[in-house]
Amino acid sequence: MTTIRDVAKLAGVSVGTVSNVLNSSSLVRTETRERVLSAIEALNYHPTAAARSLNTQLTYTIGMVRTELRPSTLQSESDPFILDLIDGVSTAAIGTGIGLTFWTIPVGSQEIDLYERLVLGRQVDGLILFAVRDTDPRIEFLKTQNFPFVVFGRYEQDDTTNWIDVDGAHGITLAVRHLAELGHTRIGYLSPPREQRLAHLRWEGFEAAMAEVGLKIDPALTLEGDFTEHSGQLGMHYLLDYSQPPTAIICNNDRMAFGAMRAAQARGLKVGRDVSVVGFDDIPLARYWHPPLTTVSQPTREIGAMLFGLLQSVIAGDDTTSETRQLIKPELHVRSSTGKPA
Amino acid sequence: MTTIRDVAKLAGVSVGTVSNVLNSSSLVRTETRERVLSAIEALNYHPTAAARSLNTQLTYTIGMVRTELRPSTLQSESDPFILDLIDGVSTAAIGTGIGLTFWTIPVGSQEIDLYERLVLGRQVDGLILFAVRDTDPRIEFLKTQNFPFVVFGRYEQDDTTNWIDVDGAHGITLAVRHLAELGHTRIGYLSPPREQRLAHLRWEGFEAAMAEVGLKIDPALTLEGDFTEHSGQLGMHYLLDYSQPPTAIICNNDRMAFGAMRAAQARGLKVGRDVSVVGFDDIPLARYWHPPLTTVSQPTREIGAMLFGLLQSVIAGDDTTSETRQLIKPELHVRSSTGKPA
DNA sequence: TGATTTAATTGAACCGGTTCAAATTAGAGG
DNA sequence: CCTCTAATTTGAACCGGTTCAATTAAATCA
Repeated sequence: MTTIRDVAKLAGVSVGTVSNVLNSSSLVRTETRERVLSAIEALNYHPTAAARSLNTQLTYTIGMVRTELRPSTLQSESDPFILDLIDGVSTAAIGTGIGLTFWTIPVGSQEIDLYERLVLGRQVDGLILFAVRDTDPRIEFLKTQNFPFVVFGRYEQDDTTNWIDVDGAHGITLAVRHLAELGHTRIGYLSPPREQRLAHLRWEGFEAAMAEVGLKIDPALTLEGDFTEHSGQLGMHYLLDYSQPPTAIICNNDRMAFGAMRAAQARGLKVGRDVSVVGFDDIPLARYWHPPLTTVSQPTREIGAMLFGLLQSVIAGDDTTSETRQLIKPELHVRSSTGKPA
Repeated sequence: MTTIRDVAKLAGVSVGTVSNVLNSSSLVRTETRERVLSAIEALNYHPTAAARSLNTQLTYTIGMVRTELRPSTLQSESDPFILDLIDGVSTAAIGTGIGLTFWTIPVGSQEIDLYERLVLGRQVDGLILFAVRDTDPRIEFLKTQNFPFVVFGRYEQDDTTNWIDVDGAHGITLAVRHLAELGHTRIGYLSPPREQRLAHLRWEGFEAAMAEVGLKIDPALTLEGDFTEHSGQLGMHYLLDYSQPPTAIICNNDRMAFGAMRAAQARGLKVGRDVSVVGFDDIPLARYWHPPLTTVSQPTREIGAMLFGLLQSVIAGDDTTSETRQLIKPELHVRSSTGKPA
């Protein structure tokens, strides 16, 4: 194990000078710097992260924690949405040398323990949160600690939180308008799990949009899903069993939309003709689906990149200057899973 | 910032004793331990990771690095396969307190730099590698450093590397047999990118299987893909343009199979009747595809979990006792994208 | 050339834990 | 009650960097 003192000895300088070279301080003479650099090169020296971290208080690592709302097994499917987010963050971090550390934790008491360990134990420089709950204990905790973090999803309990969100209400409005224009009057709605904040925001959008286009909401056509294909499938069967089934259904993510389409197809219905389906997210496979899915498009990977950038500025402490909140307007990508009612 | 000395003072003991309590050493009297624990509780003390790491040499973090073979933009799609792997590792790590740190790096000189920083700078306790190349500089480096790592994919340059792999040759064999039994004689083959080790292994499986079922390989029906939908689509068009097109095609991952199916469908062909398509991976969406994809199933998330477990034992140093190499037999999941030739 | 200012360099102290030889205390035995 | 051994506890040294006041070297000026 080569240390900074080995380098200092070889270069014939003090450790302080080596440290200055490492941190590209300007107060080292060029000639000296070069001598040190070649010593570093010769020994293939790399500073120990922990030692550096101990007094700079920086880890060059940011964290994300996925909370498993429902205990899952390895059998269950992962959500491409979250993974895309990770991917976006990680891609944005290329070249910065910053790593993204990821934990999965069951919901419950262990959750806040983990956050305490990360924050108080200085394991990461900042955190990216997602899947915000109504009053989110994680956010409350991070605020009391004054720890750098950003959130994917609005948090309006206060106005000190930095977040980026997609305007879900607007997205749902686009979907409703589209279906109404096609002539649909009986529109089903498969909502996100209620514990998530966005469920309420999107519901408000749904209510407002339905009123705007002059349609009444039939409570029998609205139900709650949990973002899995399975729940989309069940939801669709449930709605189609109803005496007055909907001619179109809005699913709050693409996975549920896929499940819903599968259910319709299993009953011999042609999606886009006999029944229309709209999704939300526009995950990569949506456009390859059969038929291609009409869906509200949110640029997940770009959002990951934005979150990374925002967190960087929060960590650097210049989050007052830049845009600290952003509401992204999603777009509706019309494909062939929607059409005029039969 | 509360330190171990604050705790010691409050509990009226020395720092050494507090440290012993933290590491649940047996040589602390029960009564003392309790006094310390309540002091810890009272101060909500959490040891600083860096300080601990500095002399234990442990970070409680493992790493994965994705190398971008081709510079991609945020537009490009992420591979659900890799993300599933991450997901499997992360899920296996639940409750261990171990975090998974993820970096994305362009291929090239920066790559080995990053590995040096991680290893020599003691940023992680171990690494999980994937997408092995024929003579892999990363593996060679890690071996010279004697650093704990495990590999998804065989590495046979030596016999000191711990790996878990799927028997790709066997998987391809299953696919060939299946198609031959259905009566196909002209079988197309869309291979993985040649820089990856598994491309060769699977090709050997293809050759052997074709010989076994008594079919000749037509070089015009074999081409190289790059694992994207796009390359599957192009590949299929290319093969169908041939004067004697294949009646079935084996794609080396599901994404390429999806692209291939799309191309066939765009030409008005019915997949499973006019042309058969087989995939590889069995990503979650394969069975929801239209038509559902016949594919070689590899349990990606379980493999992630196994890799995590194996790495744990390598780090602990007891990798000599347990099974350090595993070749997983994949299964063929027959769905409706394959059928008798027209 | 000598005095003064400015640029470079030094190295001890510190970051917050763990370790372990040495000191202290408790318990057992006579 | 005293001695001896085992069980606890102590605290200074150490892990490998960074920091910064103090020192030394170089540059500038009269």
